[in-house]
Amino acid sequence: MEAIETRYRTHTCGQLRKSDVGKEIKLAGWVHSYRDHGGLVFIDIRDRDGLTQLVFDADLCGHAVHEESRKLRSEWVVSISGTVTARGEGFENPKIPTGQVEVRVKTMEVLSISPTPPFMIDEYEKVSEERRLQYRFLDLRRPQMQETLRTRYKVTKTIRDFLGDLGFWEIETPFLTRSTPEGARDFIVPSRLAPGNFYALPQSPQLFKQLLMVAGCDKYMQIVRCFRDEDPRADRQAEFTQLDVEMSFIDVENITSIMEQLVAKLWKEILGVEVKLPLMRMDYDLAMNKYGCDRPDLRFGMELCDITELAHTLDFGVFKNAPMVKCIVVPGGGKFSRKETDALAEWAKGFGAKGLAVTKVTATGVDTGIAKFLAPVAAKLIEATGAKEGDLLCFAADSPKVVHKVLGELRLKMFRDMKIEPNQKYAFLWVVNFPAFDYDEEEGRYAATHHPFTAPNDEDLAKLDSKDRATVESIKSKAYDIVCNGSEIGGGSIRIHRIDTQQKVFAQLGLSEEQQKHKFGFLLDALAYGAPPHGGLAFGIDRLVMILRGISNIRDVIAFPKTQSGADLMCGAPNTIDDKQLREANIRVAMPPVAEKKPA
RNA sequence: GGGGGUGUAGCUCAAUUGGUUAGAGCACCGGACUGUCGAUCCGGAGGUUGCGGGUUCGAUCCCCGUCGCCCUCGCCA
Repeated sequence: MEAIETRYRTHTCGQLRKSDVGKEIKLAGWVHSYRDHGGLVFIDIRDRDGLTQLVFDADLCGHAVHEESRKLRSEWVVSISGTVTARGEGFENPKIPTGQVEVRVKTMEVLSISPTPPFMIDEYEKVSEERRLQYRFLDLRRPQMQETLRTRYKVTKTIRDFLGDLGFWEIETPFLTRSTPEGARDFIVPSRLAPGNFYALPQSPQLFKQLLMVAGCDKYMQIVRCFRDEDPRADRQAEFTQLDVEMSFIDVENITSIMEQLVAKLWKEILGVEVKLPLMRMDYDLAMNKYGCDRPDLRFGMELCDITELAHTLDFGVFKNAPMVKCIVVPGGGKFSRKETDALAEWAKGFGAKGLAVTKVTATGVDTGIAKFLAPVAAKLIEATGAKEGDLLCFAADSPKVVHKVLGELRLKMFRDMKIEPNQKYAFLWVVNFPAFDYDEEEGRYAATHHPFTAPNDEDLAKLDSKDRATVESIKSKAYDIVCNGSEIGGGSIRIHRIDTQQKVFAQLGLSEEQQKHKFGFLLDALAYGAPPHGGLAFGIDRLVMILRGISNIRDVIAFPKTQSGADLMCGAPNTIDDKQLREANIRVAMPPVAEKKPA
């Protein structure tokens, strides 16, 4: 970073090199550390660019400044003037880029003082996250956090440059918008001017970007905050940032091609890594069958093996009565103790399984666990799965949904627990041809797999009128997700641009004409007035930055994140508001009833 | 809403089966020191063991409740 010259500084604290020796300069920054040798005082001064060692010697700066330098403490803010000097031989510090020089101070101005900080701004010090979040303004001074903020800016800058060059316009869409009860829970905002009415914060600008296509904007992008009132997770936050993109007159291959070029550019610019294009396209059905998951991690094998037919030949109730039986081979899993495999079964129950059947592969067949039931097909089983001596076979027998969930999760757990060596650092792919509809057993109706505006595949359009469950569930859609290392980093679809198709999809979702008009009337109006074929996608910027920085916690890539209970520990949000504000918003608070205490 | 983990000095952690005055490193305060750079040396101060209750002669430790934080299931078109 080049400093912009001001009354406080001519250079930054990471800038000076041997070529600057002899210059009279000014630096400003925070006192990072001090080493007081009595007659000679060393101060490391820090700004976001780096560290520079200052030397206070009474012979050069006079007694007053020398005495003042001995009073400096951590995180005070100072501006100094002095001379850049080469460090003597053996006194260089190879750990920092400015380590070949130091600044012999002549004058100093203390700009701010600080109490002893609750933790040191130091890469060595481990601090609890609670404390970091409480003092986020100090935490963000730490080099790792500054590096993440810098990466995050580089990501958005690269995106804007890339898409801008291709003719995309960045267009803002409203935050105060209409609640659409589909999907996640909305954050709501009371309307003062319309008592009893509410805005909702957008879960994404989905409908607005489609309207922009109808409006003839052709190519739209926006880096935009989205809001979903659901429980946070390690990779989920109530407010998060998306790159939102939409284009007119395109089909699936056009948008995925442009977007994977963008991804390759990001990896090149930020990591210097070449991503080989085009990325693999994998059908949703294949992903589910082989990996039990619609965002497979392709950095390792351990694929799911379908043994339903083989299993049904056995006289083993658990297998015989299950609609689907699959297994995975855990390499080297034969060393697991009974206790460990029992623990795995217990863990599997957390995903809806009744348990987890296992057996160990030996030189002659299978042993332990459910080996005695498998005996008649042991040879065929080992051949089908490719298992070797010393491996562990894990079986799930249940509905396809449960089988895939359990084995998909088990696959990931074994990758982590067994520390399996990944076959590549970044495994990208597109997952395509998602089913259009998902039957919700509880609600007794279909839900859109992606969202209700996703275009069905051309060859499936005729099936939209069907009432036959198998037919409807066989409809595939022009939706696509981009996945990296098992994390969904983006997703989108070609949208429906014909009003008749949109109405048919709404009808399959169980929306009456009246409900359609009430909830999405403005979209149907827009589609009636000449909508171009269009489609787009959204990237999760937070998750992108997580992968690019190798960070596993979303809070570490957000400047001011919230805790798992939705609190901002620094500013104290959310908080109560006073009666006047409530009255103006026409809100009366009704606290939830207190749960009855259990008798002691 | 459910399951699991966790909370002790400013920070990170320890404390035997429930038993003396709850310790250590770093940070902090005072002093010494002209080549340190995670400085060193000498000395010092620092505790509502998250909070409330219970059992006990005695609780950081056991029990009940409660709060914060983390992971997770549900949820996240």
